[in-house]
Amino acid sequence: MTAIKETSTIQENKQYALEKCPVTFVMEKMGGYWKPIILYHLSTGDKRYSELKRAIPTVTEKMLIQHLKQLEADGLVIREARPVVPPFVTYRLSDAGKGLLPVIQAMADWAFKVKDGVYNLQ
Amino acid sequence: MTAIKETSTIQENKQYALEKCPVTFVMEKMGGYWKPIILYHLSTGDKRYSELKRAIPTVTEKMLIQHLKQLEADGLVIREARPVVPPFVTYRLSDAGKGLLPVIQAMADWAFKVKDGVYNLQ
DNA sequence: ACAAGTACTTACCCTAAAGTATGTATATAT
DNA sequence: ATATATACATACTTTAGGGTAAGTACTTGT
Repeated sequence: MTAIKETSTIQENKQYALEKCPVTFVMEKMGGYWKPIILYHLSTGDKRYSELKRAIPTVTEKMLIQHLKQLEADGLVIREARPVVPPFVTYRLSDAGKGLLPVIQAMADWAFKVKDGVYNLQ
Repeated sequence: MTAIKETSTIQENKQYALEKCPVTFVMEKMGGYWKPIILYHLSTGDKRYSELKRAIPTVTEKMLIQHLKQLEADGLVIREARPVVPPFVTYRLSDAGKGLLPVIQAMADWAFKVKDGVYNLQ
């Protein structure tokens, strides 16, 4: 998407993380500001591009497709385009993407516990 | 830690996310490149600062304490300093931090499934 | 004729996060 | 006297990610 300077330390670190830390491996797939939100919205079923756009009103179109493309490239979502005009494109979770739902769920559980005062974060 | 420009759009978005999306709320606590790795290492028990440093050889000291301070400020880890010299400082997960372990675990499970070929990401 | 809706693309800018390098204080070991 | 270990701090630079704004192509509705 954006050109990557192969020599940068952060890229080397990403290599390290991929081999050494499973958690960071996941963060690389679902990290990025909007990705978890997108996955969350796709967890309830297929969505058209425009449906996602309306469901997440504060995301810009650039960010939305950029992340959708990345998620697709990472094999987490499947893009289906019907050859009609105006375009009709739906996105849905792949099996791998569905496999991330327990992660999403565990996150949501924690967040709700925080809101319910089960944990106090100060 | 770093001064924040209150008017920036990303800050408005963070507000939005906090109220609207539990998943993003979590990502703000444990997002950041090294945080999940640190939590992962603390999940097996208390660690001294220097132990963490050795356990995660590619992290710079600046990043390590910066994230430890943030995790502490967010109420996820507890810092304990014994008044001796040379310093003896241990970090451990708080209850809230321990509450994130299912998230970490779900992530690790997914990563291992990917490695075992349960999902194919291409 | 013109606006609106579809799903994007692209050029440019700005900032937050990460990295580099160096410094601090105190005590023990050599 | 010097080095090492502890746990940081801080000034400066780089980079990756996100944001802004505009444009594309094609069709239906008014």
